[in-house]
Amino acid sequence: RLAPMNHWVFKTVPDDFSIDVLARAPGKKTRWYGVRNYQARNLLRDEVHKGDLVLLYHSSTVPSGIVGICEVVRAAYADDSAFDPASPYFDPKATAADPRWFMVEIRLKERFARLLTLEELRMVKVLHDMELLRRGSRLSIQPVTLRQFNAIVALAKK
DNA sequence: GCCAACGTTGGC
DNA sequence: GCCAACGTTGGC
Repeated sequence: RLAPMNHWVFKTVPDDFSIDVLARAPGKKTRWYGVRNYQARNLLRDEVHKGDLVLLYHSSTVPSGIVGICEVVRAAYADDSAFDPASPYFDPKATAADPRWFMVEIRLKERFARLLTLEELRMVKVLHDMELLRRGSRLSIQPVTLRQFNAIVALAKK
């Protein structure tokens, strides 16, 4: 692929899915499914490419923060949890012909030695306009610039 | 548990 | 297509 690599934040509530689950998975690889917001869906389906790098964020924890880096190993394909009536992500309007929701596969690349809290991220000037730090930010798939990504990786090493 | 900020739903 | 009501998210 000739297009430059994209960078992302993926948010997850660790009670539902956490970096620990990813770390224990075969090949440290899992499907990233259950996105049920159209804006996030569109990013996942159209903009998240194989080879992109992802900052994994744990939300609804005290404190919340970024816990590591993943790599996208498979681009978007039908999220079949939408077809399963027993799944909390079931959507009766999703069909094989028109899946409506999509998932990708990610692999854990690096688990940070420590969690980077929102408070700490807010103190970094380069990160001031990050979507994650915006008041009322809820989008579960967020684009990140290379500058922001690099600043966060550098912060994790400190 | 509170509550602000969203997103979605559905009557009209 | 408007918009009020409702449901969900998520930091605190």
